[in-house]
Amino acid sequence: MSISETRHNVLPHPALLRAGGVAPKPERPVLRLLTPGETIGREDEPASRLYRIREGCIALCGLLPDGRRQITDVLGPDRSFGRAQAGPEHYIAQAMTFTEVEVLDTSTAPNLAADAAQAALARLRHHATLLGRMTAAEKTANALIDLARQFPRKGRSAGGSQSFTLYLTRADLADWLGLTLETVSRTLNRFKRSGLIDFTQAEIVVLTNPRQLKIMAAGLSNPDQMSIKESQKSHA
Amino acid sequence: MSISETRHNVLPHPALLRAGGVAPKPERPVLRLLTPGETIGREDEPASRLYRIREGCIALCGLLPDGRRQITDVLGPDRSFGRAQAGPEHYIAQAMTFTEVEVLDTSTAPNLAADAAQAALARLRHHATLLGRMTAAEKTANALIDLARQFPRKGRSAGGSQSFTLYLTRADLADWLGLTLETVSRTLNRFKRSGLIDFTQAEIVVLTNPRQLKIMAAGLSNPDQMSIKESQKSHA
DNA sequence: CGAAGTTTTGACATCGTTCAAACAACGTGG
DNA sequence: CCACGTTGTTTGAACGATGTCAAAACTTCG
Repeated sequence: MSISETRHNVLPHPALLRAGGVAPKPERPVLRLLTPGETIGREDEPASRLYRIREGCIALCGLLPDGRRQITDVLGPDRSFGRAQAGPEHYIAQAMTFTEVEVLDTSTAPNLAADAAQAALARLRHHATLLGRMTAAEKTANALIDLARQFPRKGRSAGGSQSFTLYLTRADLADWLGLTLETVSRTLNRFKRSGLIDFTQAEIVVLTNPRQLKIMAAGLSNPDQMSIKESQKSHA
Repeated sequence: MSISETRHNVLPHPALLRAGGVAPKPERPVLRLLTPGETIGREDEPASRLYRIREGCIALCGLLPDGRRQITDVLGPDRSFGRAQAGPEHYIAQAMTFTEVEVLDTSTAPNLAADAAQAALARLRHHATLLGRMTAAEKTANALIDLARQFPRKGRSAGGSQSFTLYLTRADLADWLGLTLETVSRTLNRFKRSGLIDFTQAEIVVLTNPRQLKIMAAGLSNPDQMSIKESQKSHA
């Protein structure tokens, strides 16, 4: 439940892999490179500021005074976010891997700001429904589908299966889904045993049965096959 | 968990209490009167539409295909909301009592729309943290404080106590807080026994100790005094 | 009074948490 | 190359906060 550090066995920063370690500037957008765990968009920055992710992964976190953390959204490439106006909690945006963001301003991109706000609202509403009314399995299925769409790996979608890069640790997933990291681990392995997903390395997950996963994510699955308890078969 | 009807022992519509049952039109805003349970802002309305509550109470609800309901926000007078852009769920705005809303348009009130979106985002982020990371007691304390601020009753704030009109049923509160109606009832009565709140009629609640309630809402209380289990005193 | 809706309360079940330990992957320094 | 520390993951056992089921007590209204 407490603040977890980001994965340490990190990948090299993609931007550094480019020519000479210098990021290219196509037009002349203001860019900013974040290392895993680094935060951005704090209260001391201008309220009109807006960020767009070019590469990497950002989590928006709410922090309770006693250390409990709630990740309210996970953003991948092309998603935008603004400076959070403070509520009761402390809010931060944290990089989950080496991340490159474009720094914009509401005044220079008014439409983008409005669209970003609308999109954020729609996602947040869905996430609230997930947090308040879904089981661990349903939550996990939703997370997998969302992440697969945001962080797809090319060339790996044969036979209806998709694969994606998982930048989040089990603890991060737990803080996103309102679960504990143990429950996330158990649910994920349960899915694996059921043939819904597959993973060997920590960073790469394959959705082997996205169809069933989507049914589960929508809350349409048989509750029996979803509980955490290992199915101690009741022999009919 | 399923869709509940709104309270039936309803109050007379405030607007109808005014001269001759005709609502006055100070400037000439477009008004709309809603009866309890009535919905507004569905997908068939223009996306640019915006509503502002003048009197009453509106709940924004997300519905899962199997009937599970998540109320994502509860709005009182002066709060605004727009048409929800559809996500995976079905979204509706539902009146919790006789409610009067002002019908606006994004184009005629651009600032209001942006402000409403920002406010909605901030509240929703906080609510996500509540749903994902708070106990039943913490959730309930937050709800009471929020409702007391939005639906205050005049003349009743002696000795640091406030009172408010509760338009929501236990089932509504449960769907807002991600709990069951039984848990809400137990928690509320526990607060009552602890001297934190008081209520006799269903519609009127008094915060007799808002200070302690706020501490609890922030998650700073001793977990011991918060569990649902009736405190079967461990005699020191 | 009877009907309908709502709230309260009790007994019990269970999903998810908590606590604990082992395992795995990776980087570092000797 | 290997022991070791660190971080993350998996798994088991037991517990407990909350859910589920059921019934009684209220409240309001016709």
